[in-house]
This record gives sequence, C-alpha cells and structure tokens, in this order.
Amino acid sequence: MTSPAAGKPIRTAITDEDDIDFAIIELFFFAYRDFTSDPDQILADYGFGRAHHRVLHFVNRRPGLTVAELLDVLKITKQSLARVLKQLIDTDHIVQLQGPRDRRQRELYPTAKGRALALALARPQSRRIRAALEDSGTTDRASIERFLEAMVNPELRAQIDIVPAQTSGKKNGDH
Amino acid sequence: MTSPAAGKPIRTAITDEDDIDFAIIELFFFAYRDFTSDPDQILADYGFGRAHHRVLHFVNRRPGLTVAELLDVLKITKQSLARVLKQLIDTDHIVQLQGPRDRRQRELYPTAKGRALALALARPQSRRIRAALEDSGTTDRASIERFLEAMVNPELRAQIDIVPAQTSGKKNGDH
DNA sequence: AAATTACGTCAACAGTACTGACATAATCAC
DNA sequence: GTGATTATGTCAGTACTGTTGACGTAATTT
Repeated sequence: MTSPAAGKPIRTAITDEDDIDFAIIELFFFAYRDFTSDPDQILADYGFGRAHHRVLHFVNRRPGLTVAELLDVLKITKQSLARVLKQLIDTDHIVQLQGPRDRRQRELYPTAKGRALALALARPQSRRIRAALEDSGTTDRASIERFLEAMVNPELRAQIDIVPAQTSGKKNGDH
Repeated sequence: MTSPAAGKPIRTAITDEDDIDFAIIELFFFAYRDFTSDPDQILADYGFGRAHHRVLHFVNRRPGLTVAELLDVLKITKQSLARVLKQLIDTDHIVQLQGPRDRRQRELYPTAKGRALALALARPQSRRIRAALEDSGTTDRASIERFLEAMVNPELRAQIDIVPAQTSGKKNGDH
C-alpha cells in the first residue's frame, strides 16, 4: 500500500491556523466550478467549448476589438485563439472587418446569431448570480463587485472598465 | 474580409439591459483567472499542473478521504484523476492507506512534503484574498463567504461543510 | 527602402478532460 | 457459500485547450 521510502501520513486537516485563508480559497473553487458548468450543455449542442464561450462573450461586450486586444484580455496565445475564432467565424457567429485606421487590424463583431448565443449562454449564469445575491442576503451588491475587482491583478484592472457602464449603482458613470 | 453569406456586424456592446448580469459574470472570470495564476510558477517547478494542485488541496483539507469522495468533490472522472494522483504518490506528496472498515477503499493522506507544498501553493492565493478584502474595504468578511457559497449548487453545498469549521464568524484565534 | 507591426498559419507537443472496457479484490445480499 | 455489487486500478482511444517556434503577407512606421 505504501512504498518503502514513503513519508508518514499526516492525519490532521490543514486549517486556517497557518494564516492561510483556505475557506475562501475553497469557496472560490466550488463557486467557479458550478458557475462555469452552467453553459456547458448549451455549448455542447453547438460543438463548442468554454474557449468559444469566452471569445463570444468578449466580442459581444467590446464589439470592434482587435485580435491583439482579445488575446490580451484572454491571456492566451495566438494559436489557441486561432482555432476557436475560426470556428466562430465559419459558423457565422462573429465577423471580421478591416480596421478603419489601420488596415492590418481585424475588428471583431458579433452577428445577430452570435449575439443570441452569447445571451443564451449568459442567461443561466446570470440567474445563478441573482439567486446567490438573494440567498446570501446581500444588500450591498457593490461590495461583491468591489471584492471581485480587487482580486484582479492591479495592472489588469483597466481591462474591466473598458466596458460601457451601467455596471452597478453608478460605478462608471462618475470616474 | 467577410464571407458572402455572413451576417451583418452588430456594433453595439451587449449590456445589462437584457436583464443579464454581465458585470459580475465578467468580474468572476477575471478574478478567477488571476487567482488561479498565482500558484502556476511554483507548480511548474515541480512539473505539476492545476489538477495536481486541486488534488493536493483537498487531500490536505480532508485527510483520509477516499478516491471516490475525491472524484465527487472534483467532479472529474477516475481516469482523469488517476494520472495526477499517481504522480503525487510517486513523488511522495500523498500516501494511500487501506480503509480500516472497508479494505477496498484507499484513504488518501498528505505526507509532510505534500503538506508543505499545499501550503506553499495556498500562500499567494491567500495573500491575494487578504489584499482584496482590504483594498475593497470589506468590513463584513462573512458576506463574501455567504455569496460564494450561494453560488454553489445547493445539492453540492454539503461538500463545503465537511471541513473542520471556523469558516467565518471569527475564524480561529480571532486575528 | 528597411524595420516593425498585425495577423494568419503550419507543425509539434503538453495537460487535462472524456468514454468505454476490463480486471481484481472486497463486501453485501440472499 | 454463491452471486451481485462496489471500490479501485488500468488500458486504449479521443477531444479540447493550451503551449512554443517558425514563417509568410500585407500594411504601417521610421
């Protein structure tokens, strides 16, 4: 059962005593696991995966963003993006337009089909969030947003605020 | 640039107007992206990936859990687990003991080495959480925990509470 | 004119997940 | 006890998503 040189088993659970916040680390894992599982059934119907979902989401959120910008947001490589982007273009969920200023750039836009799919994918996730806010008795929605935003690397927070506005109470409307 | 039958580009950003909570959907993506990137450098030094991290985490959190229980927590298949678990056992981070009641079962325990690695991996994540709580001015830590827990599928919330306790309230030594 | 940039693509590979099948040992039900 | 079920391990094959490095083309910048 145990190999000869194996260390001895530790039978006590690791806890927060080591000044490590295992509680939230674990909650984050469970929450994200179930959060991302929501759209999986829908995606499977299209033969798509989570990578397609992410691309579709950001193209809908920031229509006209370039390939380079998308790579920067997703933090993946060109080759990883190429495959899923090509599929989304071939299936007419996304179209590319030549950049107006710089004709080397490809601005990415959703089609009506792509927008509809993005909405369908977001719907169950949004329902989950809404229910969680209610079930947890959260009165101050902005506090959740502030926490999540603070979890993001400071130098990357700029990516978040690129979006239109109307996030929470006011949020963008004033800074 | 656009194929003949391509749909027309939609140039307006998708927003919360559709009653979809894109703000938190997106924040969750960014937060988790950076949260999971913390341990990557350490893992790379060992030739491990995120799957190893998750296994190591839960074996340290619930020493003596069986393979079946671990599969249920991680929501992956036996074959997916087999490879990473084998590596962790071969490198003496985890040991298996025959189940006392049911000898078919394999109880999983961390070794001192495995515990040390789990702590090292959790440290930067915990730092990020602590900083986020402070930076966001969160006074009610429990409210964040309640929200995250409410994001988990109700039937799976039992998995969370298996752990020792001292989740919220005052934690342990009330620091 | 030369260097750089934005994008696309090719080849090769790694990590993590899946399904389905099969084997073994132990336990449970009758 | 015999048979069914359970817990685990393993084999084979596959899919998706990610990586690096190299190369080509068109457009822009210097």
